[in-house]
Amino acid sequence: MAQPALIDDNSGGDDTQGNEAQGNGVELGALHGILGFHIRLAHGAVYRHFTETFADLELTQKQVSMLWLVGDHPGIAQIDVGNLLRMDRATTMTIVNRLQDRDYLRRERSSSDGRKQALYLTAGGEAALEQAKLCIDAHEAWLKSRFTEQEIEKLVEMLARIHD
Amino acid sequence: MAQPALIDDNSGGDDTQGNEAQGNGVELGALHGILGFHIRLAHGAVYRHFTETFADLELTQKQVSMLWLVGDHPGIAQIDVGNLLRMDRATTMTIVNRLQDRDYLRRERSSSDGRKQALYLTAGGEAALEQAKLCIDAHEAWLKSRFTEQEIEKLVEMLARIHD
DNA sequence: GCCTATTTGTTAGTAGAGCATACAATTATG
DNA sequence: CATAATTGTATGCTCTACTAACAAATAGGC
Repeated sequence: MAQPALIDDNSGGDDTQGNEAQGNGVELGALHGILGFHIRLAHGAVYRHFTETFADLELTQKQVSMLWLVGDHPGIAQIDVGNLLRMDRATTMTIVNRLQDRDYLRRERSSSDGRKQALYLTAGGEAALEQAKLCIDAHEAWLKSRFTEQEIEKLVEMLARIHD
Repeated sequence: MAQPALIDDNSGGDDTQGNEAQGNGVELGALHGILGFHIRLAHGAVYRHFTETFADLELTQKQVSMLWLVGDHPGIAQIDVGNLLRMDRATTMTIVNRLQDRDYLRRERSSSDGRKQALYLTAGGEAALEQAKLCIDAHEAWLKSRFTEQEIEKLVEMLARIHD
């Protein structure tokens, strides 16, 4: 069938969440007990579905997160965005650069601290963010569909214990 | 203090798990409710700690996972490793190539199916895997230290619901 | 058996994200 | 004021992941 890489194309219509590793009799073994391993696999699955969902908008996770943060905090400094998203300065640069090139974001020297770049959404950026939030809703619905409200709360709380 | 990027160097000795985003009065806001966002941040934190832990061995997550799988299943086909680790064929190739170049792994045409490459650990590969498992223990201990046994079980089960 | 489709491996090229390093400009500190 | 720290910037490297194209082997339909 020449599947397109790992993306679950779901073109069949009614197949049941076909994400399982088609173990050819081969199993994970002791690797199954490794928590970090499950986090990586879960992240990969989320990443792939995100990429699919945002294929039309051509936005990545980091780009959306950054648009979102700048939308919530106009004038936020580059360094603060980086800190909140756990990116170093160099990585933050590349994301801001891309969004600026696409005219979604603009930089402005901070008046209170000349070292900082204050970030603002352009009109295009606000429109893109609006679109993106709709996609996020769909993406999150897909992700959360397998959990109860309580489970989601517990899961978020546990994940926060890892990254906080 | 010129921190080395995002790695928590922990050279102070007794500082308390300094992973929090030093919010300059800036908060995540609605982004906090996004489950996918927490998965990404948690993955990032795990990834960074893993990289630190394996700096001496110079092994990545994928490389360790592959060594582990091949150790557990001598003669496993490349494609099956890829499926279990959710990598496409091209990505699997680069990982196998690197491990082969370092003489940790060897390829052998499968006798039962001429299309498949059966993978085996070399002596060096077995030694590396042994070392790696010690590092994994340390890494997992760091990760699991913030949870009870029951929480870990629940967390693994929930993460599996995402990637299975 | 034969023709065709599928599977598997391979190569080459692209892109995103992350990191280190070095430097400049600005601000903070003793 | 001199020095240190912070922030932004530029460059270069690595790892992961993907696409596309091709070759070899196998599987399936007739």
